[in-house]
This record gives sequence, structure tokens and C-alpha cells, in this order.
Amino acid sequence: MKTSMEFENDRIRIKGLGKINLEHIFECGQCFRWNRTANGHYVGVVRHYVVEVAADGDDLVIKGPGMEVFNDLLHDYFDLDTDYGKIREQLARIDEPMAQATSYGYGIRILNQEPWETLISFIISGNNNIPRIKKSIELMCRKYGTFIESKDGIEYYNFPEPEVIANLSVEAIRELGVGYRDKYIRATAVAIASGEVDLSNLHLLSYDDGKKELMKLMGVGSKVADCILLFSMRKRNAFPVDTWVKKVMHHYYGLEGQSNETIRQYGENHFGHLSGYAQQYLFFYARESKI
DNA sequence: CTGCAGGGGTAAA
DNA sequence: TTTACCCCTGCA
Repeated sequence: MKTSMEFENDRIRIKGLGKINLEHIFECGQCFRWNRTANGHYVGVVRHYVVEVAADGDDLVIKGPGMEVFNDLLHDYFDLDTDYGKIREQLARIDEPMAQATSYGYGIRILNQEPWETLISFIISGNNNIPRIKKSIELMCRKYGTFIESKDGIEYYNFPEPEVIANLSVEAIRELGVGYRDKYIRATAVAIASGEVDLSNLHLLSYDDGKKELMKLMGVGSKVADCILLFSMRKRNAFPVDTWVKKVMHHYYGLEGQSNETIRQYGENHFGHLSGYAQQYLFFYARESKI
């Protein structure tokens, strides 16, 4: 993979990434703060910056806070050093279902998101649906985050700091529409704000140790921990088993009636260090092939 | 229109 | 291993 970049004022154009599909990137359940605009672009908040993304043919065009922030933050956020074409080829060689899956989910990329935001977002995601998850997170940012800017009549806020959420009452958190997850969110925020669990060094641990640490947090089970490890800690061997992936693994890999944990272990062994990518393709395969 | 299952799971029994 | 859980949506 040979990529090149062109800087033009507040836009950065990246060439040579291979196929890009913004819908696959932003609507595969890995992130909740990106929204499609009328012209097919996506606007989202990354830490303290409002970022707009467009696909122009096979070019990725990022319109945002300039070159410095791109180099320090967005380059990593969009995982631009990873060769997804190569990963698809490697995965497609593993077996026939995966060969099919990689063709369904073309143009996908795994984003490298901020750990604290990812943690809370996926606690909210459990036994929940995407519109409601997005609504709760948006409300949380609006009420308790810091105002960034107004753009096209929309006000943008960053994701609130752990200390802010830790100081809210359970009732105040309940008003965000998170239901019974209110107490999970509060307990987890307290654990993070107090330093009981240190998110900043978690990515240095192994997958197993990181997962153990995350599962100490209220509201974080195996699936949520895997999502946090995959989407914010670069643990690409994580294999989160949600209902969609479960369906595929039942149907195509002969794992009917197996527990989520068994399926997770099978995935991790079968796809190895590419498990996380495999999971993303399987997710699309399940949803779009309607099995 | 009302009723009810089910949703990208987890904690607790 | 099984069950309740908040609440919104889709569908019978």
C-alpha cells in the first residue's frame, strides 16, 4: 500500500488507501457520534474537534482542524497506516465464508477511538439499539460536555470528562435515557475518576490482562470489554460476539448452540491477529446477506 | 389501537 | 445456566 497526502487549506486528501465506504466505516456499530449529512459526508466529534469526512472516488477527504491535528490525532484515528486491502486478501484465503464476508464489507476501517468515551458508549450499548444509544450519548455530551463550536446550525460538544460524570447523581444519569445502565455508568465513572482503573496505560497490557482489568468495571462484561479493546486499544485479536456475529458463526461455522464464549475462542483461534477485522466483515455479512 | 417481543449484554441469583 | 432489567421500536 502506497498512500500519499495532499494538504489544501483545511482539507487533507489521502490517496491510495484502496476502497473507501463511509457507510461501512461509520454505521457498523463501532462508533456512535458520526452522522451522515445531506451530501453523503459524515460529521463527527473526535476529542475536542469537529471533523467532516467525504469519500471522493477512492480518496478519503478529511475536512477539519488542520494539518497539525491531522498528524497528531486523525491519522491514527482513521487507522491510515493499516493496509485493509492486504487484510482482506489474507482473510479471504482462510475459508469460503470469510471470502464472502470480505466482499460484503469492503471499504471498512476500524477507528482508533478515545478509551473513556468508548468505555461509556459500549456500556450504554448493551441490550440496546443504535438510535437510542446515539441519543443517550448525544444528550450526555450536550448536557455535560464542553461546547466546541457551532457549524451549519448544529452545536457540537465534546465527550464529558470522567470527573464530571462521576459527580452526577444516578437520577441525573437516568435522565439521559440509559435506563438501568445508570448505575453502571456512575460506578464506572467513579472507578476511572478515582484512578482505581487507569485507562491511559491499558493499551500497554496484553489482551488478556487488559480484558481482566476492564471487566472489573460495573457494566463491562466480555462483549463490551472486547469492543473497548478492539476499538480503542488496538487489540485486533479481540473478537466481540454480538447477536449478528453469533448468527454467522452458527450458520457458516457449525457452531449451533455454542455459548458466546466458545464462539469467541473459536474466532480468536481461527482468525488470529486478524480476528477484530474478521469480526467487522462478518458483522456486515450477517446483516446484508440476511441469514 | 393495544399488546408484546426483541434489541450489537450484564449482574445477580 | 437462567432471568430481570429501562425503554424504544416494529409488527401482529
